Amino acid sequence: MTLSTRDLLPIGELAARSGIAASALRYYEDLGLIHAERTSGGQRRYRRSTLRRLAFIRAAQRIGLSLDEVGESLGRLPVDHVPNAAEWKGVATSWQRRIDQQIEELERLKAKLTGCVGCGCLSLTRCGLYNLDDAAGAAGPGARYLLGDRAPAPPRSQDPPPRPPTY
Amino acid sequence: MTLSTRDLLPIGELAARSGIAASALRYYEDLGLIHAERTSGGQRRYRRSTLRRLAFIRAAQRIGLSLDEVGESLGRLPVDHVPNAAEWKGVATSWQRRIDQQIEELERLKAKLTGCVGCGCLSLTRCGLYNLDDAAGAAGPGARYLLGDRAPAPPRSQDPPPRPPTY
DNA sequence: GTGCAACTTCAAGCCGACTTGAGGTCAAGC
DNA sequence: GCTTGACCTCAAGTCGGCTTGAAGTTGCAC
Repeated sequence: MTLSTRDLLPIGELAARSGIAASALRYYEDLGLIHAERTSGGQRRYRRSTLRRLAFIRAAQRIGLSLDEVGESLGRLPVDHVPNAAEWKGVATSWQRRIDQQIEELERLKAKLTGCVGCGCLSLTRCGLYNLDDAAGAAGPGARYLLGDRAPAPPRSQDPPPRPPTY
Repeated sequence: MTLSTRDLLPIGELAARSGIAASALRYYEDLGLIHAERTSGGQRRYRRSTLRRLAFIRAAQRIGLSLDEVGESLGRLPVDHVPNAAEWKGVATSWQRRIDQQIEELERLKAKLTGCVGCGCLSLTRCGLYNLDDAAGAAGPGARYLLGDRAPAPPRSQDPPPRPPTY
């Protein structure tokens, strides 16, 4: 494929058109996410298709992929032609799964929170908010034994009788 | 209020019971999120109620609050007594709003993605994925002008006629 | 009263995703 | 051919949320 000069964008123009800082574009290149031709003087010249690639990257980031993972996703798409339905579907459905998981986690949180609005107690033993350690615990550190008095190998016997707790 | 010795936990025990590393607990103290009494020798001793506070912190982080914001939320709760329904409700509903926004954003993404599975094109001019710059654009950098050929102050006239794009 | 684990502080390091700055080169318009 | 803005590389800095390490102290069991 021949490339007329108007198909090659200098970094500043790509930055303006994509809304992504030139420094970030160079960084993406270091990571191997995008690629640029070079002029004889060493300046970057980007194909227009890079804009599409950048859009893909931004979309992936929005879903919560790290740039590492974005690289993987990009690797699943063909290099030499626009992805066909089948190729694209693989990536898209894995993204969808990810989104669904995130939504699920948020719905769980929301449900517990709703329960708590009613109780107003923040009781360690009753409040669902302290029981967020669902097996399929999504991302994040995860509150593991936050039911204090029921921690593994509890040093002291029993939950003390409910007394007015303080903050 | 008198505190018997069994109500005061050393940092290691609080760490074990909360599942939060001792170093993180010290860090939270630096940020003013939690507080500890001190022994005559200077070691930290935590009230049991700190466990509840930590649970609150973890829950808030899961919703996506920064520790700064967690501090604000904590500031809206009473220091001297367990929050009553009204006090708790303020915090909880602001958290719920936040969750709802996140879910909405994800639903939008998902919808666009679903459209794309069908089209398999990743066309710059047609694909919804490149149009994620909804006004109420949630968190994240936000793909601003990713419709490359329609960037503000477009240097060159028109969208070129659709040619097979490459990756 | 002693031994040792658990604690203390303070400074520095780490991760991801970039940005900033210094010092120098390129390329396009006049 | 010269000017000037856009570009180059490389190193270091930033931010949030911690962790790690060094060097020293405390407190509980025996």
